[in-house]
Amino acid sequence: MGFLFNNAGFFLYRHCTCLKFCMLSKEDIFKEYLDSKKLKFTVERQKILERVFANYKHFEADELLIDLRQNKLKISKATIYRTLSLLVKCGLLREVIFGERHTHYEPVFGQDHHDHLVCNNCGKIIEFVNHRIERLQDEVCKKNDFEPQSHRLQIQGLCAVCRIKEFEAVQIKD
Amino acid sequence: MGFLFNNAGFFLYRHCTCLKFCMLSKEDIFKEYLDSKKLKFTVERQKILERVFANYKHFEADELLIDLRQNKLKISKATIYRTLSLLVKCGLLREVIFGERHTHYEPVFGQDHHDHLVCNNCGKIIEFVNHRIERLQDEVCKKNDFEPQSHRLQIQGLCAVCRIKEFEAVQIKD
DNA sequence: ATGGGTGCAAATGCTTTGCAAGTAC
DNA sequence: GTACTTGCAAAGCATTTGCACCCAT
Repeated sequence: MGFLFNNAGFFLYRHCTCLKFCMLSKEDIFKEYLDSKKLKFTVERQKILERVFANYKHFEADELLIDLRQNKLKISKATIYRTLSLLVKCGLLREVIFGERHTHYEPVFGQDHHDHLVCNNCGKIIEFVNHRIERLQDEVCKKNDFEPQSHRLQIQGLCAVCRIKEFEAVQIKD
Repeated sequence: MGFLFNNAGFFLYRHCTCLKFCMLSKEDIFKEYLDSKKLKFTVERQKILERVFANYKHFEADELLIDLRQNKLKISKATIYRTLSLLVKCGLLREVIFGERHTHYEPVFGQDHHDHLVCNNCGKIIEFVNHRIERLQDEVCKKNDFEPQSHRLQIQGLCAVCRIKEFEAVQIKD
């Protein structure tokens, strides 16, 4: 199991992200990463990992804190931030920014790389997957001699419900 | 000139962003917007607009402050933030987030909607335009009954120079 | 034993806000 | 004249950090 983060496995890891997701559990991936950096797999780190993947959805640091409290786990904010940063570094979490000033995270489940439609009015988030966009992105990278590591695509606008609401509001005004 | 931000022009404005860029100067667009909100076109707002469009590139609030100082304009940070927010609202500026905790802005020149490659190592930013990606985005929006207003696409990774550097570093290690 | 981990509280750094005085229309 | 604006300083807020004590290996 030691191949993922040692020198020999470096490029393998970097260029074939899905490999580790097929072969190892989240916990193993995290342990592997910690090992490679001579860091320890503590109870706090384990519990945070567990809660992060217990819910299949976006969250922010504060929400994770509340979730931990509700599960009777007392972990300080500092540790939460420190651990989230590690989980991002080892690829188990992705940072997503929805326009607010605090960071949102989403668990990475390996296969489905998706992007987001964010409603400017009600805040609803619609996820979508589009492989053709991803392919075009790779093309752009090649053209610019750039090695992609991650990306964010986020389209802001109005969802169906809010568009109708706004349309009605304008009609009444007129 | 009053048609852009009054009720009747609302949809026109919303659905045909480039129209105003073809017909009006930046200052007119800004004045128009301020008028529509019963806000005033002050010297501070005028000067900030001027400096923002004097340089064709990304900047952050602090850099604008320095630029203003260098041009012997003494405008407080509070006013800068307040004005930047107005410029974003009326579509003359776009917020771009490059992964740091502070907001970056870029002036909008109407025609060329571009996206960014951001080097994780040296921070270099490469702009690119890809109409096929944009078209696919519109498709996604239609499929999800979503009305797009703006979007951000940002690919993070390693630029050519840094990729070579990192490759060499690994070779030496081995 | 020891190098890393944790919680706490204080620090940071960008951004926002309350307020009194000033200014555009 | 009356809102709206500005600058200043203080407040906010998410995140980071210093430090003393703790714990896994």
